[in-house]
Amino acid sequence: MNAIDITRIRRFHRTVTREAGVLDQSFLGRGRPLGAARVLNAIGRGMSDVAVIRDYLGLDSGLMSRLLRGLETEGLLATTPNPGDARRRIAALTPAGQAEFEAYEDLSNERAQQLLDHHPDTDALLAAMDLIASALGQQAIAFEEVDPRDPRAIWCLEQYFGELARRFETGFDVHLSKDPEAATMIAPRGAFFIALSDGLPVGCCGLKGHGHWGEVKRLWVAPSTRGMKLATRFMDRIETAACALGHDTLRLDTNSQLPEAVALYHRLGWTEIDRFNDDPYPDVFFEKRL
Amino acid sequence: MNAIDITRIRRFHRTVTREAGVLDQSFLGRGRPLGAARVLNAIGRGMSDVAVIRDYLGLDSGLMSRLLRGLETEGLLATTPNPGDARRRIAALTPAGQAEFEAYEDLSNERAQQLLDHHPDTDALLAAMDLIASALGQQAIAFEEVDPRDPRAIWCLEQYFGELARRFETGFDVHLSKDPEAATMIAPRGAFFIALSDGLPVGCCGLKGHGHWGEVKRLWVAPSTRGMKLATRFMDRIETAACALGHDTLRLDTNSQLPEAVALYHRLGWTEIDRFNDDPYPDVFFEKRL
DNA sequence: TCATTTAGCTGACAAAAGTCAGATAGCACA
DNA sequence: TGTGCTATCTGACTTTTGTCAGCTAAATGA
Repeated sequence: MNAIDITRIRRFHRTVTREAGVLDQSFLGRGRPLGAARVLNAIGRGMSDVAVIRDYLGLDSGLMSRLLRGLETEGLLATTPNPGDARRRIAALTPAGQAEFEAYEDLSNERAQQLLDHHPDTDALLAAMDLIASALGQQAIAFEEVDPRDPRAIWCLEQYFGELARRFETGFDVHLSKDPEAATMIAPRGAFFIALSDGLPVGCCGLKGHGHWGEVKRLWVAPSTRGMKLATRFMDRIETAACALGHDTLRLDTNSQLPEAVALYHRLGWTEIDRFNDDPYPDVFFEKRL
Repeated sequence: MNAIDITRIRRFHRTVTREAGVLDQSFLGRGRPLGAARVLNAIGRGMSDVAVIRDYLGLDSGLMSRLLRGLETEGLLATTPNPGDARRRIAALTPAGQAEFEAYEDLSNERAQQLLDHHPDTDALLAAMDLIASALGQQAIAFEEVDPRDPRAIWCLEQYFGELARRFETGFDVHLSKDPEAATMIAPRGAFFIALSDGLPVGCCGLKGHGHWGEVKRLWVAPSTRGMKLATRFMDRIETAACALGHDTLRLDTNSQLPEAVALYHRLGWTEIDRFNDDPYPDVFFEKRL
């Protein structure tokens, strides 16, 4: 046990706890106790089942009930029985509740923006936050099939291209590469997946159709989530999607300057094949029969 | 305002808030309300003036008084009037209080250790935490003159040598460099300073005496605190210390592979001079008359 | 069908946290 | 020396949070 490392974590913990306290204080400014504000926020963030909210916030069922009743008489939410199980209730925000929720959101966002504004190197700060949130949060990573023109998909692709530019000795220019039209990575010809950790995109992968075979494109995993076998899970998804689209073979190209990618494909049972396109960047080519 | 960057900060904030809540829960396990535990911890961590603690924890004076009284009847602390101003009181832990404080410390340390144990890349995690704590915490950085054999000084030096090894194309071996004996950086011949941010060492700088001139050695600033003019403040300290030791000139050596260091010395009014030692690593030499 | 379990609600408390108006004693400065 | 200010303490609150037993209505399963 390294004493200074423990000091470092403890210092981090203290500053961050203080920061959380400041935000709580600002929440209090809206004239509602913190408990009620938290329930409102949980619902606003998409939780609707009362039991789920209660569990998430760690509240006693009696207390929860009273908080809900309070917000209800404020006109901020309405509860209805769950159609599948009438003992359970689902809570939904009224328009007034939605407005109030957004006011809380604005407070949080403002605070976040302040942090960004006051830091000289926001990229490093954000990367550090991602790393810590991934390390601390044991939350499951969810996959979602999206249109590659979805803003979250575009953000992933920007990160991906930025990383290629940094890692390739010769740099990387998207336009010189055979940039697949976004449309080729949409059903029924292809597919595009992103991975979300608590709402934040942390990876992407595309599948482009070429008749009976499919091509894997744009596999990227955020630095903060590497080592969590996300790439493997993406490849599983892609194989499943390719089968569903009727492909019998998958191909992909990559570069020997990305040794972890090359190692991954070998590990997952891909075989190296000859060059199958004239894209200037790749120098290693793989194939896998499904 | 970048929506995804805000998402990243908010996600970080949520996970970290949950983490803080977990620790609070474990504090509750010692059968004392959180408020009292916080007061005990503040005193244990070195705060003694009641007003200072109250201000730090943001407590009402009445509430603070009652919490102190509670801990006093538990036999954990004793308060005495401040000798300089008898209206103020200072609180100090009794042996029982110290033991109880340490029990809380153990809980925190255990939690920190768990985090370290469960992460594949602890260096990156800790660096990220330092960065965030420095960005968030506006706390003043305190300087302390210490013996260079103090464990905190040694830790700084390890970081410093590690960084040189990474940055010098040829690597860096302390033993090949003219390693000043620690004893030459202690009064009355020299001095050694460290900078502390909330207890964590974030920089160091040494002064070695050579008769009428002094030599600046081992200036290092933690990556997490760069851009905060810490190096400039170190050099101020060193100049003051050198004057006090009766030196009329300061010299130092550095390397052109550390351009930010070279730029710093130019900016602070140093002049480049000829080589004044036969250390294999430096290739740039500076002098400043006091 | 009927006992059992489950989700949520209610009433009755209790503990914790926060607020506020004096009271007291010491300090500071004219 | 007196007046005003300060730090702390005390008593008398309120609000917020947490707990618990008992209730109802719905689901579950023999």
